[in-house]
Amino acid sequence: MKIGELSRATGANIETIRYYERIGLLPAPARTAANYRSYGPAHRSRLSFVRHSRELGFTIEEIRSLLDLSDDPARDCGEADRIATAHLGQVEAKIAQLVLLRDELARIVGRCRGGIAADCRVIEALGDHSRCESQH
Amino acid sequence: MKIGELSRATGANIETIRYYERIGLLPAPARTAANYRSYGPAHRSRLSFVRHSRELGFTIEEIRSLLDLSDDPARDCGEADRIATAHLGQVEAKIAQLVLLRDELARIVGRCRGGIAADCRVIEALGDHSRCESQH
DNA sequence: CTTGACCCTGTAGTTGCTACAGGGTGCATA
DNA sequence: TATGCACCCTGTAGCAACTACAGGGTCAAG
Repeated sequence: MKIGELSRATGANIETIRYYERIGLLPAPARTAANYRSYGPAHRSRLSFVRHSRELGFTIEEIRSLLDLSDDPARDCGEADRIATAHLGQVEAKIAQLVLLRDELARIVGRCRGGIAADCRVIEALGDHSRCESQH
Repeated sequence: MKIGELSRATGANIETIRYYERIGLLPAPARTAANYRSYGPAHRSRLSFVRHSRELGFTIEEIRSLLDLSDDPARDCGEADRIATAHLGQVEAKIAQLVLLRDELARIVGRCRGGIAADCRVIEALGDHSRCESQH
């Protein structure tokens, strides 16, 4: 299949596919006589793996490690679990941070009663961190 | 005050302060005979405003608009409220997305029982989006 | 034989910084 | 007076993970 078909099949955009090849995340495929990239099912499933992992927020380097593992089926699964668990921890930390931030923002937004900027509680609050209830 | 003092006073790092000046977020300060930047209290509070807004996740462009508003105290406060409310909405959307993602990750991580990569549920789950319970 | 959809390479832009390299300044100490 | 050290300057390049061209080639249909 050509790159456009692979793109439609996986949801990854064409430039992204070429980018993944350039950084060595996807192997360079065979080429047709016209120098078009020609992909098989193995490319397709590898790319799906990459896109799905990216959607789950794994970094390219984490995905590289996960792919290394899946390329070598004899290796220990603990490493994959360790990467995923660490990532889960990061997502949880990010959520906790955003929740604090949301609460702070909600407090700030809730204070606006209209009027002119000179009296604006929003602008005032942004200039004065000491009024915040949490550290962000 | 010199740039190092401003940096200590606001928590912004020196390179960041110069960056804000370069992109026009902070006005260029006066210079000493030795060509050192020389800041006053107005710079300090403007920079605090910027840093605090960044910590709350506002983009540089949003901050630019907020600063424009606070530079012109006669203007309507509604604009500031609109920006902050929109941002709050984005933060809430991001939280919702991360919560889905966390749940999906937790499901994936919870399935690992050790063993070799060939049997790894983590790797298997990453390769197969159709097993996910949510769209991410 | 031309139109349009597709493909190629290579480079530059995005956001919000951060990190040099290579130089100048200012003050204290030997 | 020399010299060390902390600080400052400009300009450029790097980070993540793409995305967006520019400028060209290929191929099938009408």
